[in-house]
Amino acid sequence: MRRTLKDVADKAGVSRSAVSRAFTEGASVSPEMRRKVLKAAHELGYSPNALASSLTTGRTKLVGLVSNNFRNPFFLEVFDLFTKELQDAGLRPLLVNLSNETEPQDSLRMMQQYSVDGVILASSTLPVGFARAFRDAGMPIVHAFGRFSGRPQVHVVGIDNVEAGRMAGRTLAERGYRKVTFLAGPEAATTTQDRLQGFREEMSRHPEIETDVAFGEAYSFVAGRTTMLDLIRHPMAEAYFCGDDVLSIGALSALREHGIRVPDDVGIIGVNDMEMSSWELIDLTTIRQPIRPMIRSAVDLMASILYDEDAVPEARLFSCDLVERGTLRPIPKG
Amino acid sequence: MRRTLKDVADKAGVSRSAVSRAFTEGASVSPEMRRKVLKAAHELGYSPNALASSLTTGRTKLVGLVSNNFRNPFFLEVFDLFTKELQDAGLRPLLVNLSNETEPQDSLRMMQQYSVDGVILASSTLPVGFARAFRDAGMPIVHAFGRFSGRPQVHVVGIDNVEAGRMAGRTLAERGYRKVTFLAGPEAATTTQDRLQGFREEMSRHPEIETDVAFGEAYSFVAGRTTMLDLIRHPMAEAYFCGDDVLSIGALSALREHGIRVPDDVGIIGVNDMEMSSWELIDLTTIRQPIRPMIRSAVDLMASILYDEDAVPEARLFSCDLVERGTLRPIPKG
DNA sequence: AAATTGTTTGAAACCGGTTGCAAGAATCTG
DNA sequence: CAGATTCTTGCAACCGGTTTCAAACAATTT
Repeated sequence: MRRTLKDVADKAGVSRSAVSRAFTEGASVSPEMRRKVLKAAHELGYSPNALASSLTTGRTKLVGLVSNNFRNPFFLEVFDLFTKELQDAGLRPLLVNLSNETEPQDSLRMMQQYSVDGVILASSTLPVGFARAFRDAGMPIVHAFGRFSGRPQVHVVGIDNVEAGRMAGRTLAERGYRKVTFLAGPEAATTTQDRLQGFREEMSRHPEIETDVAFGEAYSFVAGRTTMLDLIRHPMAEAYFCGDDVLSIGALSALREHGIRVPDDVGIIGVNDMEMSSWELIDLTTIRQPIRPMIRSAVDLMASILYDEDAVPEARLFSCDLVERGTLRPIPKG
Repeated sequence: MRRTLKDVADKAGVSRSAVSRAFTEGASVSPEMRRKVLKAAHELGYSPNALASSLTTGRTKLVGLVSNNFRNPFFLEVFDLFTKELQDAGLRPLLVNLSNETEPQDSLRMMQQYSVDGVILASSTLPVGFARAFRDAGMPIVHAFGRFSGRPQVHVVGIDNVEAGRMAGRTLAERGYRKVTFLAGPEAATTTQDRLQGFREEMSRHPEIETDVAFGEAYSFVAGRTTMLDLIRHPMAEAYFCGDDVLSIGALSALREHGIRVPDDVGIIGVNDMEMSSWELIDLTTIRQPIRPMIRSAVDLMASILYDEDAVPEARLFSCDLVERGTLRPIPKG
């Protein structure tokens, strides 16, 4: 049976309040009392019940980590960093796998039942409304990899996806590709929409370049592969901007299967720069999201809004950069 | 402000006990009372506070999901399945990232502070002692991908790694390889030890085959690659049995970098069969762990031992099978 | 009609902590 | 040294639920 505060109080011969205070930083206790209590607690192997105390304090230090990207290797890195950073900040991640579900109400209710202090939404595909449902219920929320907007509706940490689209377009244009296709993620995903917008903007500055779009079913290998297999049956573009790295790898796979050489016959550029993209077998040229600082920042932001009722929504944007590897041809001389 | 049981009781004009009972399956309440209460609750948007009730019931339905494998893509699939299955079983995963740490005490204490009902340890590298520390503290634990032993000390769900080692050896022998090396995971990992044992057992039946071992620093791409780069500088084997798929991919990468063709020049066989191994770019021959049924079984097992004090440790073993793809040469005719 | 049994309900105690309050002890002030 | 001030401590109420118990009531038996 686990020891309780009362056991410690009895053993140390003090009141229960005294024990409680001994474990509370900054509480009004004499050093002597604290020593006595901690000694007794140690001897009994007592540690306070965080959930019981949450009843009165109203804080659990539990944070919902909600995602629907459990098939994208990029998100393994995301989970690794989030769990580490949250732990370091004294918070505990309660993991929620959204898989197919896109109705926020059920998740919201579950989070409320477990009295999480806040929610981190780690998803690049869910609409803003999803995060907003949490905010509307008064739940502190940070949307990581969410959509940026001039007047953010919830706290967002991410990149400017429109700019990422522009960067992709610029990169392809610079290398002299004249016919390019955006092999995008799901049409409904905000990242898809934004990157498409940026890509088109940039392309409108190069009227000599023929531009097209195709949508994948998901950010997944299979989607990248099947979409590319489909594209192969039509007249091919010279280069493909893929919605993310895992789509790129699927596309690469389809191309190699058909003996189409990369980058000699067609070029590929992705987004994310997950660890795997640097593997020599893959060697993908891609637009890098700086996830370390992003995630650190998301956790900081969460920590700062947790107990601050009227924090005003803030967007923290990070800039991407191009990581040149072996799937695009070099910039032509002169 | 969140609604409480009292709000509902007031609104419905009944006692607090009545409200509590209305939300408890099988409690002694008249249908009429229940209807009245649920109606009031619905109107107020009330949902019970799971943590408050855990105080009296002693059950939180929280399950610690503890792992130190956050860099191995195989485990993304593992997390995906575990979170889904746990959710379906009405349990909530509290994720713990062990990263470097290997002392169970801190994690144990954290789990106790949050009153988790049980712990699932998802790791193929931690020693049995780690799981035992939880058991000794009276914490229900299931070690997934843990070490099998004739008399299990904690509940284990896994494969027979000795048999997997034998299977690898047999597979290589059948294909006529005469010089083989086990490119293993970390020397201290139980999986390494067991697979090595099985591999050696099988090889002792083929004295004509020359056998060797090398250890990687981790189950990771980088470890596979650097270990293989090192092996390349010495006289090479004809085939390599790699400790897992991600090691295999690292090894493949090193080989291709050096223009060594697979399977023409050397063969590679891995363990796990993660999704990625079937990608055409990789096309890895490997020994498949049936993780879907394994994880389902682990969650069932957890559910069954959660509230059963004296469940006796049980090992649930699953059998592996060979998935033939393109990194081993075929069985010679005749 | 009385006695027995079963069902439904509310009061009150409890789960393991925290905290406002007041009283007592210790320290400071002039 | 008396009086004012600050620290320290225990009591008791409370957080949001559950559960034991006994009372009230209904249904059944004799």
